[in-house]
Amino acid sequence: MDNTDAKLVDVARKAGCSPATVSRVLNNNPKVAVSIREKVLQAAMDLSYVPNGSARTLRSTKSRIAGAVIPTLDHAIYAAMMNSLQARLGDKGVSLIINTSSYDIDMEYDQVRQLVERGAESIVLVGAAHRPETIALLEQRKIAYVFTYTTAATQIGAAVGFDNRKAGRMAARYLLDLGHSRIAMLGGITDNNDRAVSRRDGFIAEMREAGVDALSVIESAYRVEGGRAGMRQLMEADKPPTAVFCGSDIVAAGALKYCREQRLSVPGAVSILGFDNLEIGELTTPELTTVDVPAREMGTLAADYLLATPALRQHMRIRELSLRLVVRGSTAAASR
Amino acid sequence: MDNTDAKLVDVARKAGCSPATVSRVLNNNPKVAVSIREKVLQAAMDLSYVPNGSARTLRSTKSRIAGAVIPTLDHAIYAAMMNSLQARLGDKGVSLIINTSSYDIDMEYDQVRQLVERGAESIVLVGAAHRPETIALLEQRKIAYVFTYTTAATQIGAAVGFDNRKAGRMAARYLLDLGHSRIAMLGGITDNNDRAVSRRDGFIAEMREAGVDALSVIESAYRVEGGRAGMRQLMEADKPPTAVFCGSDIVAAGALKYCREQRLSVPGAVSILGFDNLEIGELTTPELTTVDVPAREMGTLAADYLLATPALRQHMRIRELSLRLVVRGSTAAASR
DNA sequence: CTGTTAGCGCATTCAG
DNA sequence: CTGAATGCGCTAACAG
Repeated sequence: MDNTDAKLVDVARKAGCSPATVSRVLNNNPKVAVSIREKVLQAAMDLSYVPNGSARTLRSTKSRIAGAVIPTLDHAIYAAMMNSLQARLGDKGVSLIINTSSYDIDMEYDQVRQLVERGAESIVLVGAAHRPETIALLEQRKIAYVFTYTTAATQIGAAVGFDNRKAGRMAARYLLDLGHSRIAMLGGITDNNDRAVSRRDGFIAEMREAGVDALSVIESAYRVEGGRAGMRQLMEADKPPTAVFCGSDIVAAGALKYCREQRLSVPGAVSILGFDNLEIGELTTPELTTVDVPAREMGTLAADYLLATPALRQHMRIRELSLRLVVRGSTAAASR
Repeated sequence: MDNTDAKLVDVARKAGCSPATVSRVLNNNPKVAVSIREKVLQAAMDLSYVPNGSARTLRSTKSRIAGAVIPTLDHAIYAAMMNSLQARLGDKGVSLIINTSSYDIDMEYDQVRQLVERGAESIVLVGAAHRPETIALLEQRKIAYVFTYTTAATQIGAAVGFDNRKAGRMAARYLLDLGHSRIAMLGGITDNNDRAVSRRDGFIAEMREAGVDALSVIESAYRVEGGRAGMRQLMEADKPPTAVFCGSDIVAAGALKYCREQRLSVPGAVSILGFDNLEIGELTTPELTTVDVPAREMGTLAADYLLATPALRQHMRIRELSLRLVVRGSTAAASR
């Protein structure tokens, strides 16, 4: 076997041409005679030649690497987005480096910095709340970036997502329209999570405008256990709610679990509204009414934005996706 | 602001020393005077210097990049593993490029090749069934690789996971011990999935040795809908099973859903055993009895293997993790 | 302990 | 259409 890995010069030697020509063939430069092109390809194959990406990047300043920093891969909503993002980028030969920040924007900064070191040409971030240093770094290096799960963007950045305030309002409106007036929210941790903050604020605003005060707003981690504990807290209060808006289907499932344990009828005694439209929403009893979040689509559209030419990107800066209420069995009209 | 990005020479100039010294400081070479070290660090900060990873890699042949090729990120079991893998690697300054292959080993080969181009120093793969070209490429380039979700490895490769045959046997044994004799399996697609094949084979072997024939083995995609459809097929047969082993909790949840719709009591009329121990197993009614798969741990251990020195790796080649049966409400003794 | 000298492997000028 | 020459930004020898 080859003792050492073949380099571009080796391919050139074997194909009987110059390195420059090999380079042209490898980069699909059309003005190379077909006969030579084939010889080169054959030689490359014979030598199991694999181009050196670092050398390419160093020379051409095009890395074909994109980066993403998300809170965690352990939540289906982010994993689904990464799945479609990667698929689309991969189709176009762009590799994706994924980093998780645990909802910590300082950590996010470090990760972005590392991505810049790696030569990432474009970066996907979640939400619109980031350290100024993060944005400054990206802008200074002229790296394209997109915020996802939000419609808020910087002057020159882009956003693909939905309006979280509207989402909160939509949830409140639906529950209000069902005739509920004792409504609580079991949201996600708002610390360093601007999406959760906006949803909560939108929710409260809609209620207030309707002349109803949110009974209480509790925060819990996006875990089943958090939803269960939060629901207990809510239902053990003096005046328990008749409807609860949960920040995630995971939390809603936990809330539902608490109700089942306590033999509290859902939606008879209390309506539960989820968020995300995860697959689990169809598995619970009753099935969850929820707000569908277009995670897959965000991944695909973020990829399209990053793959577009700078000129085209201008027209794709802010992409607001619509939210859809998925009505199933966990909500019902307030008994009067 | 700086019109162009600062390079190492610029830092050297500003700090009043040679590029080599700057390089030493940046690489934590201890034999640099503290006074100079500080000057360099200050200069780097002032210039917002970010090292060029490609140049570094090209020169040093150390990339600090690892790759992973998994079937999909859209299944919690793989996402969880990637989450812990990335976290551990990231702690050590290693970036992770994730690619998905949709259970297609030809696609997997292309992805691995791309990772090699990118300079990945080590690669995580799922299962033990790969194209010979894939393994040949890795071995020729002397890239460390680990198989996960399996204990089968190549001569020089490593494996972190569990024995899928044993897993299948464990499932069969449990159901057999409950007194069932009409047992079916609703497994995953075995095409290009050696783990699913082994689990099925282990399951069948255990049954056969007990003198019981598996009633039928149906394959379905790892989706709720697949489980539901498969369960229907099973239960509408002439002699429906009294116990079903599902290849994933997702599938089991779908099977459970079918039973609920048909008012088939679980585990009264039929016991359902899942696999993976996903969070959803605790949300269904009844909760799922399942086999716990140590996804997180596999990610962490795979990272530890890849981060270890070649010498240490020898001692970590095959790491078999134990499987644990999590008994909950979806299984019961056969009525006699 | 620090500076000087050479490339790493490739893509891109510029000539032919 | 093709070849020769020139660095991209950095680190590893080697001297001092």
